Amino acid sequence: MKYVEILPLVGTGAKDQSFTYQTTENVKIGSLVSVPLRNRIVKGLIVEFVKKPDFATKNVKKILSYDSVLSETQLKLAQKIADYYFCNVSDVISAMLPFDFGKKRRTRDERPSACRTGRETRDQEKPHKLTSDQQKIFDTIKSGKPNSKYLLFGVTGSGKTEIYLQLVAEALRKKQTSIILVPEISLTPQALERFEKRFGDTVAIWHSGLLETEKYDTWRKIKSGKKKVVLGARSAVFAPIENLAYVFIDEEHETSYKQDQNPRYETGKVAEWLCEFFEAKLILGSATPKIETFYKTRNNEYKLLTLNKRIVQDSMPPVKIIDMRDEFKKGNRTIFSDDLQDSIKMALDSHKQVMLFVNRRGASTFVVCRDCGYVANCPNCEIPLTYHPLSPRSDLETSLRSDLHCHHCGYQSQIPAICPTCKSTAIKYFGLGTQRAEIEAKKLFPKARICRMDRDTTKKRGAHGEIYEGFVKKEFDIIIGTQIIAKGWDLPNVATVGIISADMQLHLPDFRSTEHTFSLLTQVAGRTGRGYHPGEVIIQTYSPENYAIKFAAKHDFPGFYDQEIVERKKYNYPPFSTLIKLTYSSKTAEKTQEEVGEMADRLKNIIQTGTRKPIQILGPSPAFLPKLAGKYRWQIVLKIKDERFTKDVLRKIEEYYKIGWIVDVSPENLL
DNA sequence: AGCACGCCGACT
DNA sequence: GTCGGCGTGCTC
Repeated sequence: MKYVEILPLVGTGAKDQSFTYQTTENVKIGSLVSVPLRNRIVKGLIVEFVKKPDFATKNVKKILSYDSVLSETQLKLAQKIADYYFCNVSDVISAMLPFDFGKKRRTRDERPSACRTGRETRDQEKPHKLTSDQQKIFDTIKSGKPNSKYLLFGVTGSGKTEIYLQLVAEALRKKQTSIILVPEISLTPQALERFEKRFGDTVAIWHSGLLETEKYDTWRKIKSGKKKVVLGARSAVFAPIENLAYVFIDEEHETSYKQDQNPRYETGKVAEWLCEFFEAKLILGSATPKIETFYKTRNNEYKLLTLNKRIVQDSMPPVKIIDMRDEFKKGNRTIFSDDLQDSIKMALDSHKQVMLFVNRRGASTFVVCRDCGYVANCPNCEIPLTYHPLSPRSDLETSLRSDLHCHHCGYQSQIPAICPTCKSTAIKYFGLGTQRAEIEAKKLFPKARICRMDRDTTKKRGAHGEIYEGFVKKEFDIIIGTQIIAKGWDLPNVATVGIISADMQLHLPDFRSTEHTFSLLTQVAGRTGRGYHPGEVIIQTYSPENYAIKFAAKHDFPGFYDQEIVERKKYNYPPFSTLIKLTYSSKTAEKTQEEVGEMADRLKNIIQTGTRKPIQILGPSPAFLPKLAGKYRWQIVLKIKDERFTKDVLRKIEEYYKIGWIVDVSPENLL
């Protein structure tokens, strides 16, 4: 009889607690088993052999894998992530094994419909000739020291992907592997196609949207070495890969690289660790890098490689900033400024296309009673409900079948015909969303064929691609959408890009809101001028003097960085500190306030013993959404100026931790 | 985390 | 008298 420590791959309340079981089977460390735990059967990983304990042990129920399901590197990585991001090792391991191991299943090859796309048997594409700029960068990276890190700084369309492709090819010649991370695989069908065309069936596609069977199948092929190139979303950083040469993180500034559930990891940080284990090279690519990333190039932690010319056309599109206060003074009450209307007309007349960007779905952002000021709020989240007309053609002010939605918890209700507090009928809609923009655009341009793209129109599997294909095939003249349209596409026929309101992102109470405004505007602006004719970009705003907007209009990232880094330094935000966001939620306001108060007091006690106060405590304060899905939320933010203290602080937090707390190390935002 | 056990209010 | 509310505590 052998005695083994088993880490259950489910939450057990106590952090990383393992349990002792007995077995006669020939298992090893890393074997996956199922075991009885209290009154249920759970999956668990064998982490240690131990001598017979002095309490009764239960038998391992079933061996799901005799071989280790994780490489040594993966185990080390899991431990490192759990330590740094304050989560259970089992959370990380579950992220590395995102399928049900116990289930009997036929692999893809055994199924009759195995050859879904036929891509396994297709043509291969030849590498393009590199420009001298691309060649220089390729040579620098290729001949760089092991474990070097690079920021490939270049505008959309400057040829970053071709460099990735040729480095991957170079790795393959040496029988080495590569991981290419993209923000969201469904948004980058073109990149996907290029990699498959170039490398055929050695490419594995990896993202959370795959069917379980596909995940399992892909995982096995990567593990066995059949697939040597992994292209995927953030979780692809957990692929069971060996012999790694490169990790590429494309559009590295994208917020989706931070996971907002346990494990709350930053893909870039995990990729750095992964590259250290393998002595591989890390290449981040972006036209609008994160402030922290660019800071690292100034620090020489990352090497800066700049591609500053577009392949097809080496000038960026002209950008006009429209002050919407002037439009209001002129008496223009529509959401389209005169300049934007003219530009759209011109584009339509010359059979070009138009892209209109609105950073919120729905028709209006709140519904208010003009007599008493009542606002229709979500009863669970206490934030205004968004108005979504059920039929896109219904008139905004008179629709009776209208519907109110909560964008946070999904609550829905009918719109009140009379005000529930004062019985007035003067119900008015304020604010702006994609649906409202669509209705207004139809009024102004009745002949134009208009499509809308946001979460509401792309819910169905494949709907995203359909709208996109339709627009590329010129079945539509105008596309109106949220940030979903800002990314990745090559749309050479777009002559006008209009940003209906640049301000929405800007005024969020978060230290990254300026950075996000800058990159969003730059990305949207980059959607035009990608063919042989220059496009035009029109930014409408009530804050034309804001530096994010000014530098975005000039396509000037370094200029923006120089100003933003001063702000970060002044207020001790990253990269000058490490942040920890502690959020507590419970069903009553009293309990929540009591608990956060207690946590803050305890943390203040330990922190004030230090003389130079390298740690700052902000709060406790109500969260940006003080009530979400029926729970009251308060938060505490810690600013740790010296990274070496982070571990000590986390140890303290662990002492006081109880259920209901969310600990987020290096949060994406402070909202 | 789940899930059972256990001790107090509104129902047949 | 019992069904069920969710506080407390345990899992090899």
